[in-house]
Amino acid sequence: MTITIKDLARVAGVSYSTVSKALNDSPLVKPETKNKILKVAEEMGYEPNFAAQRLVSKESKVIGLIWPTLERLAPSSLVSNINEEITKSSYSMILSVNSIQSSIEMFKRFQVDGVILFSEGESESTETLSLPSVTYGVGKNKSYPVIDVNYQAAMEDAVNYLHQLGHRKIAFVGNLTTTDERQIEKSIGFQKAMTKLEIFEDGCLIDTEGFGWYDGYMATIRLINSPYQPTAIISASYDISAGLVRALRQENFNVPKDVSVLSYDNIPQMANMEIPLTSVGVPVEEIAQAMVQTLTKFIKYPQSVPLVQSLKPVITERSSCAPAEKNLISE
Amino acid sequence: MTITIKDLARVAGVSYSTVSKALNDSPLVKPETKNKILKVAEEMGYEPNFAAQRLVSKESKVIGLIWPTLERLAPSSLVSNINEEITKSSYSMILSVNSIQSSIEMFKRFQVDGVILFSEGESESTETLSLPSVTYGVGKNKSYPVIDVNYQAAMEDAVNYLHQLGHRKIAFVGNLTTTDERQIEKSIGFQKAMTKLEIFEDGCLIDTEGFGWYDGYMATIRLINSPYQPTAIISASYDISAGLVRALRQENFNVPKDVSVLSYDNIPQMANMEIPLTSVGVPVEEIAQAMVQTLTKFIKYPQSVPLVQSLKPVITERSSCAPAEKNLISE
DNA sequence: CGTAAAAATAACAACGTTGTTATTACAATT
DNA sequence: AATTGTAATAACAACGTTGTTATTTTTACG
Repeated sequence: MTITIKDLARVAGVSYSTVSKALNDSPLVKPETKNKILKVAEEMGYEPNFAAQRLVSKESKVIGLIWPTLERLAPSSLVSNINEEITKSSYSMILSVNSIQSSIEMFKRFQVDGVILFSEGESESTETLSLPSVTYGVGKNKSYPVIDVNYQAAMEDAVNYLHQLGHRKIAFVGNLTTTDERQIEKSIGFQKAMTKLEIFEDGCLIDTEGFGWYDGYMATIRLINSPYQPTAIISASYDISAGLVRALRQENFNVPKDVSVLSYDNIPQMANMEIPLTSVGVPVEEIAQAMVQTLTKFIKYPQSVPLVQSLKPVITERSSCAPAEKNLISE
Repeated sequence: MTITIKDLARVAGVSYSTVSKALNDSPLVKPETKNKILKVAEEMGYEPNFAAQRLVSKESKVIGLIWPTLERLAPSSLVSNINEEITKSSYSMILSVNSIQSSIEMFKRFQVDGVILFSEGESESTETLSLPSVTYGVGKNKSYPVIDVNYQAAMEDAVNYLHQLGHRKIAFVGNLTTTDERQIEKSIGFQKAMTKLEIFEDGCLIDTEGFGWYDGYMATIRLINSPYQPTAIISASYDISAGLVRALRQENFNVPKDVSVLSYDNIPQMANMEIPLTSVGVPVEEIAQAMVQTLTKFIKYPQSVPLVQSLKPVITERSSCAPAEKNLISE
């Protein structure tokens, strides 16, 4: 009951192969007939049959995104951005929330042109994916391109930034007990920078033991009751910061007067928090753009794309950090 | 370079039509040849070409889920459950985060068998969707099946439950200034029940003006500082409850000793909160199951499915509600 | 005008399946 | 042994496109 190019051919009075060419804007068909056919197609509400197209040609103009763990805000913000970027590149995006394995299987059936891997940490296997892919995070041990967001550098920048503001007692609140390499990199970066500046002390690392805002809240309460009294705190993620800020408020610490706070995850939502948080990290828009540009290039010219591409983290100043002189926590 | 049924036919020494039948487990082919073919297919790693299958037959065994707003936890919990349920029914699920309009367009190209609409509130148009669809929420003004989760009844149950525990001063914390019919229904249900019991008072409705946990937090602070001092609070969603509990804790209210709390959204995650929350609503698993069963039935027999299907909310008791006698907020 | 070259269109063979129809092989019946 | 019936397999026409090749129509030029 649906309309095919043969139907168009019949009413336009040409052969169906001419219709095909006209619709694909081939130079082999006379402009006037092309227009006539286009008009007919429009009038009849023609829609090309995707399966038939797929059967003869290789490109599907669809990119699959694998996201097994629907969870926190920062990732979902990145997904939205990627979706926009993909649309801009005249691709479509479909999302699978299944395991990598079965997602790939399905995507192969759909003949997607490429895959964006969004596996949140844990045991991301090193195996090859048999479909053009990109992921982001830490650039090592992968057989496909990775957008490296340089967690270590981000954390070092954060520490140095606070150090320049005069802070000497800086705490890190993040997930320390995890196998997620992204989290590990963050704390390593922090430690390196602190050690270099010779201000690393016992007790400056606080383990949230999780990713949720409540984990951040609890960790902060523990920090406040600990002997280590920082003048500035670096948080490992948006969600943790949410709990962190809540805990500080509750315990009557003014941000940034009493404590400065600097959060990882450079997403616009940071501005909407209780206190607009100064944050560090590669801006999501930039990560999204790098990921889809890399992927589309990789799809066309697999050789032209480097396996690891490092992005530079930046600090976006808002209003949660202040110079240190006036804000010694214990006075 | 990929393997087709013709390749299998060649090495199995039969015609390709026989291979097709064998692979589809047709009774028209002798068991032994069938086995032989199956073995060859296995050995050669044959994978059917989806596009070709789509081209000849109508079923795709794929269901599309439209979810334009990646956001809060309760919905994502439902999405996960739906995905499981779909897999169980031997379908696959793909997700689009685009507008309804363009999602439908894409799904049509993929020839999905059905669509699950997950449009979070606002201006959900009444138009027909041109593809078998289901949604959930409030069952009216829709031209396709709706799983009605009966927000009003849920809220009435909640009020009555607390009333039976002896509570007379009950507050509702939820989003009052919205066009989302789901939210509206919740507050209507609450008001109805309160009025019926003749315990409705001015000030028992607190507007969060939003959906996030922080909105819940702020609203609760306002409530605590208001003249209306409830012995029990009903929250409109998981995220709001998160902020609610936080605020209570901060202001040194013990739950449930000082105040009872009952939350909408019957999801397992309620048990993982600071205080395991007693909650009301149709359990997500049940919603998920109803949605995909309704959809799959609708795909096969469009006439056999009622436009509105009401699910019964239940109260899942955890540890956030206690009898009222001992817990007058102002003593 | 006639003819060659160029431009426009038509015809047709893929692509990898499924379902229908045609053919073959083999058994059962007389 | 000829006839009929049935089980098994083969052949083939779709499905709706795209790209290649063949044919027709138009244009250009001597």
